[in-house]
Amino acid sequence: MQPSVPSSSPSGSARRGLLTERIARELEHDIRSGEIAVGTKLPSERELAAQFGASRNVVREVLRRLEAQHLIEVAPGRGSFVREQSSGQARGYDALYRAGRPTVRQLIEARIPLEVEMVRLATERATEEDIAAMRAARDGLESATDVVVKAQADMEFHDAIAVASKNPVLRIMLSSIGGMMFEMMLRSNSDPSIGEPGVPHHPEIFEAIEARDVDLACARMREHLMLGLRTYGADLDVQVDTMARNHIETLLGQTEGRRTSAGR
Amino acid sequence: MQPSVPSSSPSGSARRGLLTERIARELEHDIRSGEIAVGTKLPSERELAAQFGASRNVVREVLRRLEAQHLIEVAPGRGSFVREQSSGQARGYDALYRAGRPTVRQLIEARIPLEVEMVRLATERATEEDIAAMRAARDGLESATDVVVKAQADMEFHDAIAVASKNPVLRIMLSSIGGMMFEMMLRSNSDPSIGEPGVPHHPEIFEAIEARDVDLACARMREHLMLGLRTYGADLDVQVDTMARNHIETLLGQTEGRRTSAGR
DNA sequence: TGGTCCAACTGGTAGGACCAGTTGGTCTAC
DNA sequence: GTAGACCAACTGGTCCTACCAGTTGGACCA
Repeated sequence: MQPSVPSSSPSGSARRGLLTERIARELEHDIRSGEIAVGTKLPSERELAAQFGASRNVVREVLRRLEAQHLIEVAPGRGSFVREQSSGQARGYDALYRAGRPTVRQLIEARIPLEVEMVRLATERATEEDIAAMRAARDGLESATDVVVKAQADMEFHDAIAVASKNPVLRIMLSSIGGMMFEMMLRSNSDPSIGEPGVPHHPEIFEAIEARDVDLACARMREHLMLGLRTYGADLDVQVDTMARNHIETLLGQTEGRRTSAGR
Repeated sequence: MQPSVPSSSPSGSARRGLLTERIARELEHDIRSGEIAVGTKLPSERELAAQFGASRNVVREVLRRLEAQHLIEVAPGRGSFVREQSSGQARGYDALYRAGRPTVRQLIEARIPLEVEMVRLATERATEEDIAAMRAARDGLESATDVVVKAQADMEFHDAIAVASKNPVLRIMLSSIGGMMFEMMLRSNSDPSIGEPGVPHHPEIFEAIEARDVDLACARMREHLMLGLRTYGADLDVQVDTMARNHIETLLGQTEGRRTSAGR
């Protein structure tokens, strides 16, 4: 028999590397949420280690991970810096993004044809594995409490559908707007009005896909996406990045606190 | 003043972390190329360290990086395993592109919902300027003789529609597959069978947009794109890049252009 | 045969040490 | 006074040793 990938026990990746995982998530959260501004120099490895009560080894591994995620940039002899990435790690489209400065309404408008088509194909073509991936992402969103984690799970669900569509081109297109989607989801997932009754969300969409009901899946995806048109209100015609920045400030305002500036 | 991100000298990230970088690249290559099969258990950290003549620290940082790239999975007490890539959601465009290797058929399949939506919006929203840009691109294609120039004009026409749609998100998505589209157009525009009678091309699409006939414009765009499904024949299920390479070689005549591939 | 148990192995974490760049301030020479 | 040399402090890169907690498989006993 062939060696099999560890079945990644349910608790597996959660329990694993407790310390490293925790610190990585914390830093990742602070960076993604904008709490640590772009361009800021992080404390030195030794300092971070002391701050988190961990060894320098652990901190270095965390930094390596963040670096692989393009969240930071590490310069020997100088330090680590938060990297620009909010909406673009892809190449050429940065300029486009900045030039266009899409609004929430435009993002929704563009996602509809793309994601409806994706879900159509996915409903026809999804394998058991694809279904499992979607289920996992759905559960991940349900059980998450942190906004960033929620947004990640949200992204994963939509990406899982892209994978299931068996069309890499669709997935590339989806990923090209991933940054914007993420920013939008940061807000969506902290908005109570998304609980609006009768609106189909991941579970309902997933259900339709699993039942292989193409029309239902498409309809639910469309409704799911259109919900934003009703709930975003005044933010609908605000640039996505602007809205994200404002929203993050609001979130931080509620939990305010530390914000340690490393003055020395 | 705000601290600025280090200007990341060209050689910067190349010179940095020589050892870690080297080992990471080597392992990454071996995994991506399939030299190390999926599911395989990597040697233990201590073993890898000895093998590469590096310390365990370095190896661990490399593994952390590969893990962040979803290339491997690390299980405490058991070891590290090469992870299935297709179903894993890798972030980043190249990973997507390389993993997916879209075919011509998939490219067409994905362009249809995107471009039909674009043309729908463009027909409703295009300004006089937008119309002028489209007209220019149409004329450019008509008058061009060189294949490359033709392909460029072709791209311009579709991009002009994207601009006219007044939705920068759609344009970003279009641009994210621009490379593939260009490769495909290199061939389309040197194929005599595109002259097939009754098939709407740029002039007909442009005409419908100018006449503000939404349904007609959508229908013509759809037909225009679907033409490829009939004319590409055997190439339909060939990877776009592969097809482009083959086709370009044909174009260049068989004598020349032995592309030097750096074997190591 | 079936279960227990232990030894070997694996990754996770700690903490120390040294090197080679980078940086900013001091001190010297002009 | 200023330009330049120079040095000390700091930063990341690498190595090493040690110990812990799971995992695994085989030896051993009931």
